[in-house]
Amino acid sequence: MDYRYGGSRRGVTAVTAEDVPASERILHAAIGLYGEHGFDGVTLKQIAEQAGVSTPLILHHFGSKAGLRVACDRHVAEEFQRTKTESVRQATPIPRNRFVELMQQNRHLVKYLLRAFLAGGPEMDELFDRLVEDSLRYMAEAEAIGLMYPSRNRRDRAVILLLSSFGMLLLHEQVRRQFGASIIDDPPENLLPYVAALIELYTQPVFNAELYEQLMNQATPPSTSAEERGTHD
Amino acid sequence: MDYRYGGSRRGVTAVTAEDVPASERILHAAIGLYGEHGFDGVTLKQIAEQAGVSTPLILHHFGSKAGLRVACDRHVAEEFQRTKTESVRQATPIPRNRFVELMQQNRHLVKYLLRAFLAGGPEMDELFDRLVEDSLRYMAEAEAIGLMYPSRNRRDRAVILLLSSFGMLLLHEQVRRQFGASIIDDPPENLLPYVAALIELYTQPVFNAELYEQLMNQATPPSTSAEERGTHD
DNA sequence: CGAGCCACTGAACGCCCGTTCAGCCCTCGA
DNA sequence: TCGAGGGCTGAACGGGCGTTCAGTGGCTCG
Repeated sequence: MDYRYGGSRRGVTAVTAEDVPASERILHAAIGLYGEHGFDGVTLKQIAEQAGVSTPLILHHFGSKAGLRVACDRHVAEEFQRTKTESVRQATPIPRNRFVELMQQNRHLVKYLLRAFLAGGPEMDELFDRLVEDSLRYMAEAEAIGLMYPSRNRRDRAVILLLSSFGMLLLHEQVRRQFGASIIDDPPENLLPYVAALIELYTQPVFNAELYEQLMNQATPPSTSAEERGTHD
Repeated sequence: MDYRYGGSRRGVTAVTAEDVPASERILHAAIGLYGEHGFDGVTLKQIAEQAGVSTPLILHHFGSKAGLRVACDRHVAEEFQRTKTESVRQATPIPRNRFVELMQQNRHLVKYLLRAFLAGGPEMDELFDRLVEDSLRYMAEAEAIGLMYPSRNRRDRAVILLLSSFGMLLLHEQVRRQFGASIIDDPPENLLPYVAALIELYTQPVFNAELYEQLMNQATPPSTSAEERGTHD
């Protein structure tokens, strides 16, 4: 449970064992605890303990508990962006395993992000929009090489896929119960059944499109909204 | 939609039409508030106000706040089961629109359920397992009439589909931002773009299966990952 | 008519939360 | 050498929380 790392150089004086500035330690501890127990389940005292400082110091640096929360949002958003651009810079087009690996490596960020998406807020909305744009770009590449099929509406599909992934992550506790391995905490090789089911979902249709449409058309209860679908030209 | 039955003044002669017992009113208020604001965001005082009773009465009936929580879980699980069996008894095989309608009609239950799934707990785990079994039965019917394609592992697919749906519901705030309509609060006709994207996801493959497998097989080495981009073999 | 029970309440209690305050220690510039 | 100032702390405070207590009033029953 200790967030003491010993590598960073800052403040050369050998006064303390950990040379990481307190404000950074606080941020780190807060993000970890918030991600683990939710925003309403963590007190300043716990954060202070985890960071090895006193409670008032948190207020000294961040003004209030709400201020700390905002700082966490910002920090996570920045760190996320940084990690992403770094990985993009060094990676081949879109290695999916690498993505999982990266996600697990930054699981404290991921866990925080999930909570934050649930809670909402301008910082996270903006981040989500950026994620959508990124996805669109990746998916365009995938479509270009024939890995992904075209969609009637690319953006909507990207949003759906993103939301579906995030939702699955949010419910990772149930995933763990059902598949016997955690998406966030287990090594990928334990997740094979889960991944297999996902791949099937994304590579094979689930419903028979014609029959589905047929059933829908034959049983449209709302009186006025029973438009026929001449959408496909 | 307030849960304030009866008059502001209790004790006065029958201001209320229906004479709902206080313990039920408390349960109802608690479920509504928990669903709306989360388990950590609601106080006994708020619940008592909403139910039109005093705070200690809640303790009198449910022992403690935790006891109330358990009672809520149980009540929701039962009500859910009841609604489901009722709808099954009277419905044709599986009208999807009717399902959405039913969900919106019981949105306070749904909102509570989502929170509860996130929080976990034995009651909800059990309920989830039951949902999986139900889904399996429905999907077997759908498969029998050719609406659904067979799966390599039916149970895993059912779990994935359930989790995906719940996850989407959990993130309905983001869905609303992206599609302009709330899954839970908007009438179905406002959700057409969202539903269209969902239908596409479930009726058309997203990835090219062969190419995907091919890419996976060619880039599986876990340690020797510094591959150049010589994609064509 | 009392006794006992049950639903129900106002007041009070103890705890812990976020926050404030006064002051300590260390560094640094004059 | 001294004063200023920032990082940091222990102690204390007000408030809101869940919970407890000591009832009160209306029923039912002997």
